[in-house]
Amino acid sequence: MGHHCCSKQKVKRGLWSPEEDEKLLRYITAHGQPCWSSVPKHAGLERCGKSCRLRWINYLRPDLKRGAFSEQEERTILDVHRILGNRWAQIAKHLPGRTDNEVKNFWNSCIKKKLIAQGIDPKTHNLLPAASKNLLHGAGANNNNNPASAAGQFQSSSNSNGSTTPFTISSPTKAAVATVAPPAVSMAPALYDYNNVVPNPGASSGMLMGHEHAAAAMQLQQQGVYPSYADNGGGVLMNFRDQNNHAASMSMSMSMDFMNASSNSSSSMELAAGGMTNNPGMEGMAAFLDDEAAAMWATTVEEGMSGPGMLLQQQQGLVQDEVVVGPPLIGTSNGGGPVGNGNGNGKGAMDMMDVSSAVYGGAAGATTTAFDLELMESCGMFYGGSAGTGMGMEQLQWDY
DNA sequence: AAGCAACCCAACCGCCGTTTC
DNA sequence: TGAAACGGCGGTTGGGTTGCT
Repeated sequence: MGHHCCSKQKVKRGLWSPEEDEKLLRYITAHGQPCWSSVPKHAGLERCGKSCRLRWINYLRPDLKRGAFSEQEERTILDVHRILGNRWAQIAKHLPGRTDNEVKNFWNSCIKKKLIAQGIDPKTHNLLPAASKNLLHGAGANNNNNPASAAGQFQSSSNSNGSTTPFTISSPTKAAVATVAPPAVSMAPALYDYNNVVPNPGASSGMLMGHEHAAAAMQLQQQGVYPSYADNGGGVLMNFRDQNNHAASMSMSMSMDFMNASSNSSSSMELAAGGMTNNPGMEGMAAFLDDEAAAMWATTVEEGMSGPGMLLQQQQGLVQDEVVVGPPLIGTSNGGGPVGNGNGNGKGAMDMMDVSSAVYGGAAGATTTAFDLELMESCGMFYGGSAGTGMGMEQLQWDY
């Protein structure tokens, strides 16, 4: 049974010969991308138009990239697939020189198997029931008699400890983070004009920064706006406000190290805050994420949730119009941000506990630091901002 | 060396939305 | 306005290759 476009014709099927490729290539080079149904006749091919089109798109096109997928490409596929599912054509648009067919084949033959081996459902990107159960009960080789640790530590089956999940959040120490080479990728341009922010750090702004804005982060740091964690090169800046619109800052710094097992590379995230009372109005907290940490954060936030992760996805072009993201993600209390909603009172916010549980799954053991916000609160590390109003962690929410 | 299984990937199939007549 | 043609997409197939026994 042939296609309707060629059912009346006698068509050849199967692999293309070099001669056929030559004919098709010559014809399209001479005439451009044509009406495909007329190509076989004009090019002297006994193929249907559909087959010609497919051959051109998947093989003959001059801008095709060949060879194995890079780690970066693999990460991109994973990230976009998590958002879009099996929409191969959409995914392929994020990978210049790759076709939907190529991406689909790579997924089915490689990535899918890796995920399954790591206990992850390739459809949902969630833990498979068995793996999830093991984590929750601290079962398996990773059981260190600390169930909370087992639940909070995301590690790879390819790691020596033999756990079943793809990520690890490990050493919180600065030294550990320093050993992690930053990935050689750049984030999409941030959505705000940091040039307008740096000279006026008094503006209370929610904003995001990419690696390319490390210089701006450094400037902020040098001005005493943020503690010195700019050497990791850009990241995310966040504001927090309580439900009474009181700003909050955090007098501690912490760092986290993400190990992405599938690529065997690490990412770091550092939260840095405090000292902001010296900058009245600059009420916020800075979180500097490198790309992988940002990607992990971004991709851990499920569809329909909102928060910095989703904004990162938007920035990276991963969230397209087919994904409904809900309320505006970032605003500024002074209406100054280019992506702001202008009122600084964004609703539908995801609070910090949601973030921590979504990303890290809970508390962790002594040598592994999760984003333990309860600990931070119990240590009195949060306090009111300009309004001087004390507040609990549960009152915090993202300031859009 | 032969047989077999697993894997990879190019190509096909069938459906759907859009365009054309 | 409706039918046919077309282009595009995701799922699936099957032939070639590779690795193992």
